[in-house]
Amino acid sequence: MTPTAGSAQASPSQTLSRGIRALEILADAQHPLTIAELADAMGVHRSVAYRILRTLEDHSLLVRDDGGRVQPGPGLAVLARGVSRNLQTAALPELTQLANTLTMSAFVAVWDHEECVTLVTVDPRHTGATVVQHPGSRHPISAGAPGIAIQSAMSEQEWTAAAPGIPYRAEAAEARLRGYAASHDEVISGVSSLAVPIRVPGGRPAALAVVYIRAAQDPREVAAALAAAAERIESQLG
Amino acid sequence: MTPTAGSAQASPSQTLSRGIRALEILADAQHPLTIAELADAMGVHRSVAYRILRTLEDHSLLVRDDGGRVQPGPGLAVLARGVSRNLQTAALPELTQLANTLTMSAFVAVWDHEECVTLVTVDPRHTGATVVQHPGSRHPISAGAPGIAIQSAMSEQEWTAAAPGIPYRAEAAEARLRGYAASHDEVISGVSSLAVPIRVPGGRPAALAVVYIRAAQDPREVAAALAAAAERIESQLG
DNA sequence: AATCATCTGTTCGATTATAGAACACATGCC
DNA sequence: GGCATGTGTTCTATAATCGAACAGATGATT
Repeated sequence: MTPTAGSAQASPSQTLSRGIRALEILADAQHPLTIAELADAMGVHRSVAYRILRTLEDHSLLVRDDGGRVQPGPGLAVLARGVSRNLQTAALPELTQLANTLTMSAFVAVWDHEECVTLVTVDPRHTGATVVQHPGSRHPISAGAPGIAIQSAMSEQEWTAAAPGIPYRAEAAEARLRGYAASHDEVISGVSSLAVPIRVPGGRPAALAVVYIRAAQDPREVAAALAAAAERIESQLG
Repeated sequence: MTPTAGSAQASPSQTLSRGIRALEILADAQHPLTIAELADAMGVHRSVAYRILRTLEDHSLLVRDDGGRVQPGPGLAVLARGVSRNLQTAALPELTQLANTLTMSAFVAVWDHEECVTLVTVDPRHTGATVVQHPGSRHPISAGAPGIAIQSAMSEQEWTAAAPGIPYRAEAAEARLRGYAASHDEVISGVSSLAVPIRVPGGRPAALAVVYIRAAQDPREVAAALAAAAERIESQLG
């Protein structure tokens, strides 16, 4: 019997892994699920899902609506607050400064397996129809300027050693020489992005980036502002 | 401390409960922890903590820095994104409107056991020294206008039935008649708050609130704006 | 109105995942 | 060199977990 179908990684702790999968399924679901639906999505017996569910409910990681359906709970917000709390305090002022002076949405995203996870975001003040990138949103590491910037912090050898199976983008070498990465229409159609690598607590490669519809400034100037902000954030993080 | 100490609720699933406790400890810790420290805080053997830790690491719920120390990971941000994603889209515009017209920080907080958990926040545009209330932050349900507003949505009987052991504040009855709750210096010294009850997805009682240092407007006008915004948010949520 | 269908919640014995000790290895300090 | 600290691995008895079977609740169907 295969504990986890699909990816062949056997987690050391089965029960815990199942509980986390339940949370992942709930987070991906756009609407509350019945216990039976959740159990089916997890591929386990209903009673197993039920016991796991109760435990998660005890910790407020999920809540149940009137119909008994299940959805993510406020405890997750509490746990997520611990993610780079230092980063928030250090990066928020700089992100606000960037967003307002450039009139672009600014954010920090970190590398996570095959994806890029946004952690902190700031939208510009005069928010007409600006691009919003909420914390917790993801996109493939292979797409977009942040991913290229993260790759550009390593050589091709380091990358293939750290991320076997994920191809090293040619733009990364270019970005390394130039100092910043750029992308157009990669993650969201019609949206462009500029990014520079940044080191954040935890040691995971990350990127500081802005997104925009139409560029009003010279990309080199924008990149210079990004690089300066990244340096200030890093120095404040120690 | 043993899991059964303090609150006498034995979680149905031990391993999962321990894993969550590990995350809670990490979220509360202000700095990365060694595995030994984490095991000590959890009250379990190091090898147990190690196995749990590895599983959490597989799901990116925690990451380890160069020294092997442990801290919350980006996966938590991904999971937390699922918490009231609908609420975000419905409430953010209204919160922004409130924050900018009133020049106060606006937020939505939900009732969770003995606490009030902030989920969505918006700071006013002209952010001089405004009060920031980040998502995921908590305060006791017994303190502050949001807690009073949540209590004011129920009668005293309903409250004592739903929250045995937590006293029903006299201000709640008053707030119920008046339509809004107010507090001064309760959660943060020097900070006042106004709040109205609001119903959010998941069925948990919640509050829509603003915080401020000095009031420039009549509290009744502010409360009216809050009530109108709450109604619009609720109607958009369906 | 009665029946059926669907889902939640509980109980219990067999099984198996887990607990925790003991050990091997790496690193920094005296 | 030796000691201290901490990480990572292996192994077996134990106890937590699995999953079936059952009971109760709720709502749809004929």
